[in-house]
Amino acid sequence: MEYDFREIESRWQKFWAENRTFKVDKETDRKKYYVLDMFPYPSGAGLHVGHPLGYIASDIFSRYKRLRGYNVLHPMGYDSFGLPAEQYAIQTGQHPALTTEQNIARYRQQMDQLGFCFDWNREVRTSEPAYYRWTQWIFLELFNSWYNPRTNRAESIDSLIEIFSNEGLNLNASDILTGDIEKELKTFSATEWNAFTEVQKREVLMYFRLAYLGEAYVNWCPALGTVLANDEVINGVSERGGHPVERKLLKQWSMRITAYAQRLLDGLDTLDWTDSIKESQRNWIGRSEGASLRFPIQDREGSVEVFTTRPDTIFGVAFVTLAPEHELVNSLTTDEQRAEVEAYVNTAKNRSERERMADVNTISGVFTGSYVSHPFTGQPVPIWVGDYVLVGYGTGAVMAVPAHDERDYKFAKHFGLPIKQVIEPTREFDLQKDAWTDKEGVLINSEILNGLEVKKAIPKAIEAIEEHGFGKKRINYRLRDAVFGRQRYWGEPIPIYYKEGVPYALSADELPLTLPEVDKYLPTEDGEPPLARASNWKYQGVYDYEHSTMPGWAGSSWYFLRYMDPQNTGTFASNADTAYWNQVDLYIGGAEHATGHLLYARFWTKVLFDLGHIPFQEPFQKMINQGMILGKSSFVYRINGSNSFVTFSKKEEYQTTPIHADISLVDNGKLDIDGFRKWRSEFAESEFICEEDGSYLCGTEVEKMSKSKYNVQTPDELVEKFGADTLRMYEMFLGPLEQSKPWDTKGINGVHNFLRKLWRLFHDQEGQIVVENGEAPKEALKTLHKTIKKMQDDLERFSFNTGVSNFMICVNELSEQKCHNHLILKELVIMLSPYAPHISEELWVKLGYESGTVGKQHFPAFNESFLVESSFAYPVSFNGKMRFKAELSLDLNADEVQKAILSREDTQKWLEGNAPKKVIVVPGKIVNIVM
RNA sequence: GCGGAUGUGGUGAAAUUGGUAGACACGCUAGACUUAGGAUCUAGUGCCGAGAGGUGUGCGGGUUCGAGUCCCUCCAUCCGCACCA
Repeated sequence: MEYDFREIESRWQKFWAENRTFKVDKETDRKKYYVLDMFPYPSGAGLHVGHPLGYIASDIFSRYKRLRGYNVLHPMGYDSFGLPAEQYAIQTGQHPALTTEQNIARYRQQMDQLGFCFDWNREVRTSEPAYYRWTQWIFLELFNSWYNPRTNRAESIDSLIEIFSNEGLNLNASDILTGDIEKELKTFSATEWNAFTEVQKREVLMYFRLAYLGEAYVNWCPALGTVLANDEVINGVSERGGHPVERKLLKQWSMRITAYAQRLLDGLDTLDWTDSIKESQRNWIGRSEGASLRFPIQDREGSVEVFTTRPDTIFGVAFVTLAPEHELVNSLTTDEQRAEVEAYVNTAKNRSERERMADVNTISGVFTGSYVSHPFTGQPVPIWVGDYVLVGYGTGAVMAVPAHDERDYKFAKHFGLPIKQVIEPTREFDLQKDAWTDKEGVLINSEILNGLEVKKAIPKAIEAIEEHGFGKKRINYRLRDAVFGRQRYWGEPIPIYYKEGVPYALSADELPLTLPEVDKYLPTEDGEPPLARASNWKYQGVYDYEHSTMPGWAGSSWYFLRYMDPQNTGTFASNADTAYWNQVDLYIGGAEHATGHLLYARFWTKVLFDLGHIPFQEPFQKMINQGMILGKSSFVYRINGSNSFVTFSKKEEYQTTPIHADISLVDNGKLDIDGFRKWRSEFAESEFICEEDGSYLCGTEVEKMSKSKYNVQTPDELVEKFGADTLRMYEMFLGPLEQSKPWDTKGINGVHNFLRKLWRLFHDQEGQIVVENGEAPKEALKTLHKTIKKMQDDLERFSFNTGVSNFMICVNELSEQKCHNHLILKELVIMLSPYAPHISEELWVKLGYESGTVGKQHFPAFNESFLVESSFAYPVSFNGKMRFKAELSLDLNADEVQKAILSREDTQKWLEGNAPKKVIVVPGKIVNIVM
C-alpha cells in the first residue's frame, strides 16, 4: 500500500473536526502560550500560496509548544469589513454581508484542507454585530476619556470635569494636553465653567476626548469618496486603488493617538520585534526636541509661533516662513502684496499632495509685506509664505536660518535674502555654496551664545528663551491624530447621535448600533455618506445618527482580546481570561502593517490598560514578519502591430511587447499554445513563431503574486496533487520565514519523496507494517538524538526550513540503517507531528496508539550520551587551508594530537621539508599548522 | 537624502559561539531495475585544470594561527520614510 495522502488527510481532518481535537480552555494550573496570526480580509480571490506561509509556521509552532506542555491559544478569524466587498456591492447591488459570507466560506475550506490546529470555536468576524458591539463599546470608552498629563494616562472624562469645576482651564499651567497644539482654546475659571451651558461644556470637552469630532486637514480621496488615515496614503495616492488624495479641512471623527506618542515610542524598547518595524514606528512618530518660540508681529498685536530644533541658531534668523494654509497669512498680508500672496496661496492650496511632493526642488514663495521683531535683537524680520513649510507639522511656521538649514538656504538664495553665518564650521567649508547643517562648530555673531559649542549652545539658548518668556522647550512629534470616520457603508456604525448639532454618545447598554439597510451603497445626492439613505434610522426615532462609519483598522485594533473570550455577551473579554491569556507571545504576519494596524493596536491596548480593563499595555510581545512569496510571471512576446507571438530566444529580432500569460498554461517554460488560444478570444487566431523543436518558450520575471499578472498559484491544486503535509513542509523548506522568495514548485517533489520515504520506514512493498519491537539499535539512537537536538534548537529560533532538512537527514540515515524500530519511529513521529500532522496521526495509530493523541505527547527528551564519540576526524589545515583529515582518539590532549599529526606522512608532504612555525590544536575541533 | 534588510553553486538554500564553505533539496550527467511510477536504487556534480593542484561566500582593505561570520571603505538589489523645521 502506497502513501495515500488524499485518503489519510481527509479522514484526519474529519476526525479533528468531529472530536474537537483543538479546542482550548483556560487551565490556570498550566502555563499558557498565545500564538496569533494576522487575520485575513476575506477577499473574493481566495488564498494563494503566499497567504498560508505564516499560518503554517504559526501552526507548527503552536503544535510544538503543546508538545512542550503549554496550553496554547491559536485562534483565527476574519477582518471582514472593508472596501472591496462594498465596491462589489455598488456594482452588483448585492449586500456586502452576503459576498463576505461566501468569501469566508471559501477561506475556511482552504484553511481546513491544510490541517491547521485553529480552535474554530473562538472564530471572530469584525462585521458581526456580536463582535462590533464591543468595537463600538471601546469607541465609547475612548469618547468618554481624556489623557491626563499629570498622571500620564487616560482617565474618565469625569476627572477632567472635576478639574474644570475646581480650577477652570489655565493653559499657561501647560499641563493640559489638547493633542493638537496648534488649536487655541480660551482659558476659563472654575466659576465660568460652572456657568457654561451644557452645549458649551461639551464643546470644550471635545478638545480633550480621546475619540473626538474635530476640524482638521484630512486626506480626502474623491475617487473613493472618503477620507483616509495617513497610513492609508502612500506617495500622495490611496493605498487601495492608487487614487489621488487631496488635503481638505473637514469635520471628522479622530483618535487622539498623539497623546500617546511618547509612550508608543518608549514601549518599543520592551518589544521583541525586528529593528526595521521598530524603526518605521519611531520614524512615523517622529519625535524631535527643540523649542517653540514666539516672534512678536511689528506694528500690531500678536505673534508668530515657530518650532525649531536649532534654537542655537536664533541669531542667524533672516526671515520667517509661513505655510500657505497658515491662519495668519491673510491678516499679515499688506495691501501692496495682497494680489501676489492670494494668487500664490490659491495655487499652493489647489495643488494636490502628489503634485506638491513630485516637485520638491522648485522653490516658490512670496513676501507678505509684514515683519516680526527678532525676540533678542528687536530687528525687523520679514515674513514670507512658502509651500516648503507644511501646515500639519510643528506650528506651520519656521524661523529661517539660511546659513545653517538646507531649505532655508535654497529659499534665501532664490529670493536674494541675507545669509547670516552664526556657526564656525569645524572643517574647510564654503558657505557660498551650501548651508553648514552639521550639529557641530562654535557659535559666532550670537551675543550671549558666542564661543559655545553647538551642543552646549542649544540648552543655553532654550534657557535664555524661557527666561525672557519668548517661548519654551518643546518636544514635537510628526505623528498626527488618526482620522477615524469613513464616508462608507461597510464598516461599524459610530455610536453617536446629534441633538441640536451637538454629538452625544449612546450608552453602553444601547449597543450594538447595527448597520441599517440602504437602497444603494452610494452617497446621497447631496453628498452625505450611504448611511444617510437609511430610512427612519434615528436615535429614539428623533435624532440623526452619525452617518460615517469606522475605518478598517477599528476592528483589528483589539481582535486579539476577543479570541480570549469570544462568546462573552457581558464584556469584550473577562478579566480572568485577559489575565490568563495575557499578551500575545508570538505574532506572525506581514511587515506592511508597520505604521497602521501595529501602531493602532498598541494605542488601543494602552488606553484599555490605562482604564483598567486589561493587565498589560503592549499587545504583541514577539513578532515575526514572514517574507512575501513572489510570483514567477510568464511572458509571451507579441510582435508590435500584429497578432503574432515570437518565442523567447528569437524576440530580439522583432519589435515586441511582452504580455502576461497565465502560468497554468506554461509548463517548464513551454507554452500550451492551444490552451493559450482558448484562454482569451483575442488570441484565438494568433500565430506563433517557435523554437526549432516547434515549442514556444516563454520569458519569466519575478513579481508580486497577483491576479492581474496571471501568476497566482493557489494551494488547492498543490494539495490535490501532493497533499497538505507536503505543501506545509515545502513552504517551510523554501527558505527562512522572514525572507521574500519567488514561488517555484520545482522542488516540491523532494519534500513529497521524503514523506514517501518515511512511509517506507513503516511499511514493506506490499504495504505490510514492518515496525519491529525490541531494543533500539545504537546507531539509530544516535541519529534520533542528533535530530531531537537540532529540531528543538531550530524550532526555538523559528528556523523552520532547517527543521525540514533535519527530518530528511534523519529519515535518510534510518533508511540506510534499515531501521524499523518501534522506539525510534515513535519519537520521530511525535517530532514530525507539528510539521506534517496528518501522516503523523496515521503512523501513530499504526504504531498501536490511540487515535488523535500524538499531539498530546511530550516532545522527546534529548540524551547527549547517545552522541558521545571516542574518536574524531581532525581536519588538518596548513595556513588555514584544510588539506586532509586524520582520525584520532578524543582522549588525546592537545600535545598528543600535535605529536600524532606531525609524525604523519601527509603532514611531512605538505610541510615540504620546512619546520612548522606554529601549531594550533583545538581538541575535538581542528588542527592548524602555520608554515 | 535618512533608516532598515539582503548579497554564498545552474536553482532554493545550510554553516547557531571566528574552526572542514556549499548540509538538505531541486536540476543535471552516467548507470541499474521495473507491475512505466511525476517510482526506486548506485555513482558523480562550486569554478578552472587531463592531472598534481589552483581558486572560491558582491568589490577592496584590515584584525586573527584561522574570517561567509568581527572591523573599515565601496558597490548592487529590495523595503520603509522623506521639503519634518
